[in-house]
Amino acid sequence: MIKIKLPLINLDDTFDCGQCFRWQKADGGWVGVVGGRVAKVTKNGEYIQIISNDEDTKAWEEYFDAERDYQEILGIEYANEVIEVAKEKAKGIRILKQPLWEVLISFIISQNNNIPRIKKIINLLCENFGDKIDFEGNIYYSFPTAFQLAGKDLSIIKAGFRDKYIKDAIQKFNDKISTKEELLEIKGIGEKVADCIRLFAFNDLSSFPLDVWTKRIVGELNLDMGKLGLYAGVVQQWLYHYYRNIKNQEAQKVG
DNA sequence: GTCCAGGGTCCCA
DNA sequence: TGGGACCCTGGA
Repeated sequence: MIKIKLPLINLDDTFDCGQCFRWQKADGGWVGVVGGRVAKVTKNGEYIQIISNDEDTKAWEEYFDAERDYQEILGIEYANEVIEVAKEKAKGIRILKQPLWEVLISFIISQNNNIPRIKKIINLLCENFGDKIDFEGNIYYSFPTAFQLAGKDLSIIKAGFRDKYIKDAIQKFNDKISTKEELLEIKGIGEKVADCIRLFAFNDLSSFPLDVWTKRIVGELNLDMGKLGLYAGVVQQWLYHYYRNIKNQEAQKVG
């Protein structure tokens, strides 16, 4: 078992804030697959505990961006009080550093789509083309590599018009892609998806993806995105989480 | 059953 | 620079 000291993390908020699609709540913790690594994660005091088929501590520390000082990020005060409220509600979120290929395909699939179906399509992708992994008596599937997907009939995953974008990504992908310009050369990757990839794979926390929700929020709050600074992407996650989960629930109670 | 919208992007005028 | 089309499905 691996232990990583992350006192401030909230696993529910981190895995369920829309940055990743392959984690599920199970027996008091979360189970998920990252690339080809399955893990069960629980929080115990100041530490998270990880049981995995790949007990490579460094790899998991990197995934959770363990070196990053969230105390410092949370200590920054923003002029806008709604940001401060959202921060208070969502302060347990950490931005994960996920495998590039996985984020790239997942967010191509996310376009003009809703989260339950995004998860369904990604599951079909993994079950049909990934490797079978037996972990603690259950079967999981790795996220298929570009090589595994090459030449395959993707209609089975029911991604609709996104098939052709995935195919273009399979052709153009290489591990060295590291800039937004390179990302934008792949069909199906526009501004928003590229910014998601910067935030969730390149770990560039200043990247501020503008999706439908965030556009609404930015408009409603009259936010100047340019002034959000080095951690604009974290602010974006707080706002997204706050509006989707908390404000929505409040609205439903009232209605 | 029907209808709208979904963590957008492409394409064309 | 703006608007329609796009696969499919969850939710009302």
